[in-house]
Amino acid sequence: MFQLSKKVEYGLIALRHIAAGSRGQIFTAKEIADKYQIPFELLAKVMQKLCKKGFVVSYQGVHGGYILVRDAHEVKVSAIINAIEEKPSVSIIQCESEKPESCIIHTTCTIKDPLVKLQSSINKVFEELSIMEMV
Amino acid sequence: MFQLSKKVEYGLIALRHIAAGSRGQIFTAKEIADKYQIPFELLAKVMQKLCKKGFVVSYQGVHGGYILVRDAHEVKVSAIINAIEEKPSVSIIQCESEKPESCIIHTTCTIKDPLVKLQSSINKVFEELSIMEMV
DNA sequence: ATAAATCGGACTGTAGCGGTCGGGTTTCTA
DNA sequence: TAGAAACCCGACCGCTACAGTCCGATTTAT
Ligand code: SF4
Ligand code: SF4
Repeated sequence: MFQLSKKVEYGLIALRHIAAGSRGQIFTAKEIADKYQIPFELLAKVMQKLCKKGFVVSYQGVHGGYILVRDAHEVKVSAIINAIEEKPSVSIIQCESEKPESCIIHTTCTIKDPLVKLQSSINKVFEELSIMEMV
Repeated sequence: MFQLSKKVEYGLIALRHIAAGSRGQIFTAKEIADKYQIPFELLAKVMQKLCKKGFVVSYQGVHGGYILVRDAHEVKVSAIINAIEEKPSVSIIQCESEKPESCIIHTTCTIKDPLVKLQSSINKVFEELSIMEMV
């Protein structure tokens, strides 16, 4: 529990790699997968999602690949996580990430309030780290 | 991902409940389970673990139950989590919570160092909240 | 025409988690 | 002394989420 999913880690690695290149440089999923020994198919999926969420732009065809869209300084880890996992996944408690009623004891729960505060502290941590600070 | 396990939540609720009572007061797993609509069997397991880890003392027999051992101010959420989940589970990355080799790409990983720093920030958050602050 | 790349859905195997069950031990009390 | 009430402990089960794979389609440079 509490571990980043592999998808997220692969996404971070890939974005960091792209951010480390020269501005506007294009990278293919294959070369990144090879370099870091990441399963190619899986990384491809992640890149597609990052593309749909607007972190990278994709080019199809022979010399296709991905380039970074935004300034790497502005790309925060929290945004990447939430892009790859669909639900607001940096959430410590399910009554926040899903509907409150999803937890059978949400009416009698006494720990929700303190945990929500704790949550916001954690959010800050993830929002402070940008992809650029990882190169 | 990132969600506290139910066991941990139930443990927190139970400890908070005990801490809210008068000093040295004894509580049974059953009454706590009833009060918060927690599955009894599961809570029992959690309490047993908290007992073995020295957070509470158990008394068997008809009027048995659990009482708090330490001063509630000193019982931190991080300690509770690590007691209930055996592995150091407040860990964002598996190469820290388990052996480094457990991650197939640990030799080529470029995000480990920044994530470790992020990790220590998160640890602080969990170490700052004590059970007493939740009553 | 071919090859190299993205796209996208379907599929699978596994491990972890939430929850349950059954049987045991201890201790109070009627 | 019997029974009830509590803790103790291991085994078990069903489900879901996750990691990873596969296949086929589309785009585009050469
Ligand atoms: S137990 Fe409390 S905090 Fe956890 S999900 Fe349910 S309501 Fe939210
Ligand atoms: S990907 Fe990197 S950070 Fe994540 S577990 Fe493997 S080595 Fe650690």
